[in-house]
Amino acid sequence: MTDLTDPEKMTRAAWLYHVAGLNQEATAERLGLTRARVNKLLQAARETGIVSIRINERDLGLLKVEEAIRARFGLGFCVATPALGTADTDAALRMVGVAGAGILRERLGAKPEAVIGTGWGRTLAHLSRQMAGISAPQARFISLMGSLTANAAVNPFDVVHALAQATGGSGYFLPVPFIADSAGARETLLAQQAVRAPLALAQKADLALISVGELTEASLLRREGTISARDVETLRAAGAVGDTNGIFFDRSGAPVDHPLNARSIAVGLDRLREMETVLLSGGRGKIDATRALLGSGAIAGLVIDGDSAIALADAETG
Amino acid sequence: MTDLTDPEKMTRAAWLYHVAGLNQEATAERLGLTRARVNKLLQAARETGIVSIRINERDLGLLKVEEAIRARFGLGFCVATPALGTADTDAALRMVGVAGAGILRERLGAKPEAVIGTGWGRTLAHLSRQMAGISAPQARFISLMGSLTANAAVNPFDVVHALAQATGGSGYFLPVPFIADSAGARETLLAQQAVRAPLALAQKADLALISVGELTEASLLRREGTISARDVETLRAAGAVGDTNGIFFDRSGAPVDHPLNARSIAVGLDRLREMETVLLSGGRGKIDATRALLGSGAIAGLVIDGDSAIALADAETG
DNA sequence: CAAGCTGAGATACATTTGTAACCACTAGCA
DNA sequence: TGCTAGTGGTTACAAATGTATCTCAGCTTG
Repeated sequence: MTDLTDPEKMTRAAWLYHVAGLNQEATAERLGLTRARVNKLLQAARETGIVSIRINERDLGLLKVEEAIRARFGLGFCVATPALGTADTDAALRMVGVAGAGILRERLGAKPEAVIGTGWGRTLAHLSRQMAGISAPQARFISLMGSLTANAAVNPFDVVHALAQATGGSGYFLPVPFIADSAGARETLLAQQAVRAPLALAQKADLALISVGELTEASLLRREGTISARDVETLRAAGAVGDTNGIFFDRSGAPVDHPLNARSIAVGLDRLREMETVLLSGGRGKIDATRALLGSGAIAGLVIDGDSAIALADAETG
Repeated sequence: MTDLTDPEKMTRAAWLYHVAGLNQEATAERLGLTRARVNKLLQAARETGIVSIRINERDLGLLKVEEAIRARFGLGFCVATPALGTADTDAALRMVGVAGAGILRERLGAKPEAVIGTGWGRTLAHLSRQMAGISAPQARFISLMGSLTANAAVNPFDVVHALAQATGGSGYFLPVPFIADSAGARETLLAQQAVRAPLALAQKADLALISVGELTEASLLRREGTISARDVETLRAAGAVGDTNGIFFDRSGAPVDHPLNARSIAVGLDRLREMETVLLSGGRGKIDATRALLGSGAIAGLVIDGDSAIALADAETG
């Protein structure tokens, strides 16, 4: 019988080391073995389950879920807000916004002159209201997408403005519609000098903060009247499940072939892939779109509400 | 809340380190802390019992000794930890605590709604830190003795609290001093409604976990200043060899006739005799007191460190 | 009986972990 | 307004741990 498969030796070594608190050296001495051997015995003891480490998971929070999602989609990080156990979308958006603000603060702390690209939506709006007292006068915030919408209540300009305001940094935005009237018009607009400069800036952002929209009648784009009921239908027919920055993508996260995608003015997924793109996703209705976008490979980090995180992890692993 | 007392941070760090297998460096990065902090968090997590290490099989070899002790004192069981061959009291206490935790786990598994009475001391403190991940929300833990000591570092409340915390059960303690100022004060305190209820609970515990103290200048009671040097002298003169829960007993395990015994507030030996009382004894210095207490007939089971077990068995049989 | 294998010791080295000393910040607080 | 205690970051260093390599003794096997 070799040492390494002998449960008794493993057990003895484990007791002396873990319980009696001897170090490997002393354990080896006590057992009349070399330290290397004890080291291997202890490894074997862990591997065979003779010693097991228990952790009281009461306070673990969603770390396990976060880690599962992170690993599944190859993300740099995944942050889940506490789960509420309800479908309170408003609260979810708020929490995700706050958590996202924390990440932005951290990044600005590390690189005060960073260029931050931002998307659009209520989550981003919440985020932008959570930066009070953070000073970053050299930071530049820029919208990753066209800024002009019919209804100005919530638009990228608003987000950029609030961020610049709160931090003392500068805000830039693309002075073009969110979705051009035609593919041709899009080209024309993009050719404008006043557009090219900020667009170039947006394309070399250090950090992109984006959100995702589901493709339903209840979605923000639809409610704002930015797209028509017919658009929703044809997009669905083309395989779209959601959008980010007005770019519609399918289950796999690839942009769909649809006229709207040829008209939307925004920094594309390929560009996002090159920067650190953080997706903020709040609300259970967005799970499918979120999963798809995560699958695109463009996302480096995810901030998600706890309930959705649990549902997402369950669906993936269970 | 400081980092080092935050159970969530401890748990997260512990999980990343022990389960996810990150090293302290990577864990620190993930949590946005420094490595030193993570190191301290992990230590704190072990100390508070958020993580505990369990070792599967018992060491073979002391069965004969265990059996000899069991038979000699008419115990239900006797468990001896592995012998170290040294007089390392710290290690002995730790090992006995771990072994005791195993017994408690077992009892809670069999009767999740059990009432567990606990004594006081470092051994019990170790035991209470070894219950991570054991869920017993219906269990009740109650101190068998007054809880208030001058120095709060190690006191019955701490033990009860740690046990309740780890298992999700409830903790109770006697809100009175360990030793009253006078016999009269003791009566007054015992008459309080706030004392009678928990005391009644303590007296009908299913399982009592107690430790034993030797009566010397080096004993915990003495070091904590709970009793004076003069007390030690007069107790010795009265025949006392040790105490459990503040009850001083002689060679035969019978309470001695001494003023201190009329002032200590604890569940008495007669009551302990009626429940399953398990004595945890670690360290060679406690052998005499242990032998005496075993002789009282109040003890149903013994957990003892291997070296002491050998010495005890030798003295009895040899 | 020699060649080849295997388990374990010896040794050396890289990495990880534990710890202490020192500094910076902040919240009370006189 | 400083003062102070508490908290946590930073750095550096010592100790412990993990791992690879080499060697040797005992065994198997042809």
